[in-house]
Amino acid sequence: MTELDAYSDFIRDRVRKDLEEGTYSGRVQTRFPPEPNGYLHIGHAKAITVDFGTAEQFGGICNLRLDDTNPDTEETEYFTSILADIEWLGFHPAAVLHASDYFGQLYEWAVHLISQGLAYVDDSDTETISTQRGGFGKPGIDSPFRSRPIEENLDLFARMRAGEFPDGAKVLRAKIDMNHENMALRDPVMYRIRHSHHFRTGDQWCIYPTYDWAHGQSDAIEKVTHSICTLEFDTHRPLYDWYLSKLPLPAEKPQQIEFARLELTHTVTSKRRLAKLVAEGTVDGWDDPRMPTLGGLRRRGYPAKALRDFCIEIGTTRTNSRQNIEALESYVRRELNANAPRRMAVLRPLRLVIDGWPTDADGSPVVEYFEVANSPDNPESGTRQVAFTGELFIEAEDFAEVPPPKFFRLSIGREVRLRGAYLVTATSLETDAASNVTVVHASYDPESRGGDAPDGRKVKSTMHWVSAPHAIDITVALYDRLFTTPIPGEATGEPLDDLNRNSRELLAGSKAESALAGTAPGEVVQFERLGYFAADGETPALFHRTVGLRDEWAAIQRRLG
RNA sequence: UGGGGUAUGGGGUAAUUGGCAGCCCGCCGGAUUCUGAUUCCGUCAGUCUAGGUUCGAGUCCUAGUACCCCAACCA
Repeated sequence: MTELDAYSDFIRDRVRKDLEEGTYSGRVQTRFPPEPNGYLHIGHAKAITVDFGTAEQFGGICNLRLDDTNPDTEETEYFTSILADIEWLGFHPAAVLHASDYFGQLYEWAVHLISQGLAYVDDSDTETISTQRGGFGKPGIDSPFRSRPIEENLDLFARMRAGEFPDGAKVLRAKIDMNHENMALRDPVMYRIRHSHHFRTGDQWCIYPTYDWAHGQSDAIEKVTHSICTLEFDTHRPLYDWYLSKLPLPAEKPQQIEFARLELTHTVTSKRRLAKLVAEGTVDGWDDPRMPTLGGLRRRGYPAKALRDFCIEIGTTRTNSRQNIEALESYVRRELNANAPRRMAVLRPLRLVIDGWPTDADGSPVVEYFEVANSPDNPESGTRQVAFTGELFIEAEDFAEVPPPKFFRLSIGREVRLRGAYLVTATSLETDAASNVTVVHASYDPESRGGDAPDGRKVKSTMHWVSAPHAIDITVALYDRLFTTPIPGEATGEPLDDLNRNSRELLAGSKAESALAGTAPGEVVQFERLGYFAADGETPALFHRTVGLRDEWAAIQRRLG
């Protein structure tokens, strides 16, 4: 069990140090700052756990801040799902804030920088600016507009805001150093003109701040102490600090800390690729159980706690790495094993007839009811009644006409236990024209009622089963891993075609014990010997495989070759 | 090409700051088991390379090597 309180890493060490030195008067405040332009995925779960978890550990607060500085890509729909996903994960923002709420303050600060001679309006187009910026090891050159007088910059910037210029005609740039070895400091753009409708501010603005100009300032406005982000912003930190140092701000300034993002094997988190899967109809939507989105994982049956524990266990470092999906799955199994009730279901039914099964006075087969534990390891989970008769379904792969070595389950002449019911021995079989086994006949030991023989003899296998007359029909969606593809090298550059290859196998005609009819949508159950399955939100008759039992995955891997 | 960052078993991640290289996942073996699961026990296996300082180096010094990030009016 992972304990957040005891957990330590370089970020928490930093916070502890600040606390000891009184850097922020004992305050700890973080923020989770997604751009509302897509759905949250497994990678965000780590960022959320780090941001919220760090604040939580030190008694601080963490806000959700929507980084909505680009009106062209952002929508309300995304905002709603982001908040829902965070809360599902088990974290609760102290406040829900928006960078767009600070557009006014940001504008004033931009005017401040201009008046200090630290920012200027540039009429160059994107391409020119890019060219003039130079390259790695090659110095940039000053824009001809760099030396524009302060008064003119002030006037031009006001007119930019007033909407006098078309998109792209002008930008506001910070005046730093066109020869700086760090490209981020070669006069970065602060504002661009976009006559676009913003989902929150509407048409109030036609100039929008860039990430660099908005982020640190938003942190300062909110009094964030530790602004935790991913490694690719590392080279932006000097710029983050530069802006803060030039503004009239209190001494306690936020600090940016970077860590490595989460990468998983067998998993694609590229927004572009996931969007393509949705657009092409390869998956049913963003919350398709095959998707690595938080919505998809939730529907797939991944418990939020498993995700949290996993994110804590893998730690936060500055080392780029890729986690094995098995590690995540182990947390999912651990959580589900403790909480998911067990039921019997047969994925690929094979008829098992018990010869000599007694009949009632009216000639109909006797029906017996067995009391079966909902979760054998947890007595508090209670029991249920399961019907048993002489006509049953067993798993087709639990019978072998010619048992291979180490096959412990049913074959002719071998005795096995039907879980919770009787010991049975296969006696003969029926086949169709193609020699496929259609029915297995068996005898049973009436003395073994409940599953144990009075003489104490042991059987090597216990099998799950379903009473044929009592069975309910279910449809089961089997998945290989999130995206199981034997991806060569598992580089992030695997072709999209590989993702389309397998993913899901829909099994109609599966049979389940009647208790399964009461499974609530979203609930996860453990099918004996098969794995964990989540009832679908729309139809309780459909179950998605969450993860298989260990050996089941081995079988899948074998099947895939 | 310049700058920044990172290297610890098969995959991750710790190491009181110079003092027995620990933990998780996985693999393999064994015990228990009315799930070939779970649980329990055990095994295998590591400090990027080459030098140096030191009684002692994952940690300090020198020189290399590999990988990641940066030249959007994206974030």
